[in-house]
Amino acid sequence: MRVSDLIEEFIKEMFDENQYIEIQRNDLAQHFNCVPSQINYVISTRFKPSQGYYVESKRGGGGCIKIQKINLEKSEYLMHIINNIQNEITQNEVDILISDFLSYDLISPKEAKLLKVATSDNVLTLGTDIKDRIRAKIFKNMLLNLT
Amino acid sequence: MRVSDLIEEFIKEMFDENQYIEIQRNDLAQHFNCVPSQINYVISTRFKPSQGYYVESKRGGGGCIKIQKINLEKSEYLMHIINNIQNEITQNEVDILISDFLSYDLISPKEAKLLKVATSDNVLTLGTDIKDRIRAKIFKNMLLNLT
DNA sequence: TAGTTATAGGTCAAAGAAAGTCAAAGTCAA
DNA sequence: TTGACTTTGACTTTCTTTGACCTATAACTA
Repeated sequence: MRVSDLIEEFIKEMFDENQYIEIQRNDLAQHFNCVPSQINYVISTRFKPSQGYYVESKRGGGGCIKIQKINLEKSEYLMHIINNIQNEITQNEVDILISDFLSYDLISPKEAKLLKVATSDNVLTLGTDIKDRIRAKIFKNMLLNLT
Repeated sequence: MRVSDLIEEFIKEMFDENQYIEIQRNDLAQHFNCVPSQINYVISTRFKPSQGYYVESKRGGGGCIKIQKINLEKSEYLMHIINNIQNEITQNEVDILISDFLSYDLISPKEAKLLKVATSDNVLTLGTDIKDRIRAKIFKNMLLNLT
């Protein structure tokens, strides 16, 4: 399994109950035996606003990274996500969103499956730019029908 | 015996009990002493949706190919439809099929909605030929995941 | 208080690790 | 001997990991 996935999982488990968490980049990197910048990579690919997270950080002594989970009612949450999806989205981003929805119980496993299939790279055999654009449209429209 | 057949057999044996399996293309290729792309060949010729399989993959470090076997006995009728959909299908044809499914109670209203949205002309803003091709792929794969 | 130093975190591009594509070449049965 | 199916490999794309260098801020010192 990828280190990035482990870090993602670790961070998500930290939220347990709390609405926000604070981490120290260097400590976390050491914990996973990776370079500090990998933490940035994980945050920038898995904790984006379009994924329902808000991140801020502070440098210098005692600095830290604060990750906040946007907490809204179910339908508000979905609307928030829909509104934050740009005109293009990759399969990876969609996958992360879908598993988030599932873990928050916003959608059923079957709905997750349908969302995933309809937006997967294997099915959307188009040039990259067009693919990501069409994917965004399909995804947004399907989500709209789940609210 | 052809190498492709051996690979096919090998993969199918891996399913033993499990509903899906994950393979690493390079490992498997090495195991059979063939070029990696032969794995793709086997997958694309023997593990198609019309054969009851759903495939997804991820590139990059730690990447893998996931093959899922769909439960066939569930609905012969749906499977029959899937097998009979050509490479292209229009929105109108899809709509007719969907309302048939609904009236035969093969799918729920919510599923019908999702199917419809994901395959609608409004969402698939592409040239006609491509549109109908992509629609067919999306539709088949979604149906496959409803069985 | 101003200036310096140590202590965080941030950025970006290169290297690495998979998987995907496509077309040419090979095989084999009808 | 032709056409369908297989095999091969060069090239592409995607995602992850790594590291060198940059910036901000707290803490300390003169």
